[in-house]
Amino acid sequence: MTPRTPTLLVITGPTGVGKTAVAIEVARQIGCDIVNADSRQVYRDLPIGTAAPTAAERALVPHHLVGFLPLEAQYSAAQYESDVLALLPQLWQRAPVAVLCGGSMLYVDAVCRGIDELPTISTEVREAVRDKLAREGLDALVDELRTLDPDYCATLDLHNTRRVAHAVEICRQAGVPYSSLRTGQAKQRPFNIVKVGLNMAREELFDRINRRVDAMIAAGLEQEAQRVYALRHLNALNTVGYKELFAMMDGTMSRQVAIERIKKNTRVYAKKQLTWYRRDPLIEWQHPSGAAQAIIRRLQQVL
RNA sequence: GGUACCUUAGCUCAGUGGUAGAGCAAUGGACUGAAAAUCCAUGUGUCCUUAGUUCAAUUCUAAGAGGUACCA
Repeated sequence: MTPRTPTLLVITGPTGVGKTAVAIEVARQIGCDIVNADSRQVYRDLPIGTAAPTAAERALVPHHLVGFLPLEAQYSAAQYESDVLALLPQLWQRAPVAVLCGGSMLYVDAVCRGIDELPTISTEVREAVRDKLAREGLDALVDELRTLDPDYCATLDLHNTRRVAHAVEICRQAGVPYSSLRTGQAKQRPFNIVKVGLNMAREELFDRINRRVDAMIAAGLEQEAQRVYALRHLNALNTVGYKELFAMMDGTMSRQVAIERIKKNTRVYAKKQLTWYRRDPLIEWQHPSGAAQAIIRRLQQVL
């Protein structure tokens, strides 16, 4: 079964649904590798809280882009896109399929559709914008954006500080309106994409999430968080499972509440993922049980 | 069996003679270089049932049902 064009099998879905197990089963049967598509599993030192594939799992199937960055690293969806695109041709030399497994919606889209070319923001611009925000407040940034890019300003949620600041950064850096750099066009990829979403009844999913958090605590999540506590200001640690435990360590939240908050925030995250997926017509939905066989059959049509 | 208290949102409860709220849950949405991030929006529920008083009852009265505690 030599493919005419290589295939990227995307396995995605809400957190806790069981993507890793299905991906490993599929990859073993096909004899291919797995590329991580989880924005937090890229960092080392967070294996428990991010439910990263274990050493035993990684011994079964070669994994890529897992635990390869220090927590201090600056990383982005755009960097991820180029990392994956550089990696895939190597994987396709060994097998006609590569599996992309993970639930970070923007990361998956960056690989499947691409994201627009934008200038890299210099340290000076970034700090100048941050400084303006701190000194003059969000309204001042909104006013600036209204001047620099009224079109984008009209579509943006102006309460969203992060987006406003980012838009101003890009306008300043590029010297043109941000909206003029936004194409809204999906890039053509020289490979097939089969996108499978795993999902189950909401009640079943939430039950799995709750139990998985308990399992993480039992596996030593608190110790894992303790070890990186000094770095808690980093974006990589602005993450469900860590921020709540940091609050506990700061004494602003009880242990019991912290654990409940982790469960709740994980549930909220799963819901947010599902909202994103709902508008993606390419996703073929499967229940995790029996998904591996269904996916193999589906791949036969492409290969 | 007796006495007291309770019955209001999925849960725990507050409250009022002019048909109702909080906390915790829960739900919908946005999303293009921080995305497990960031941001927006959402509370109709036989106020246990029936009868009575009243212009008006979830609120007062009575009976019934269920629950909790104590006493037998």
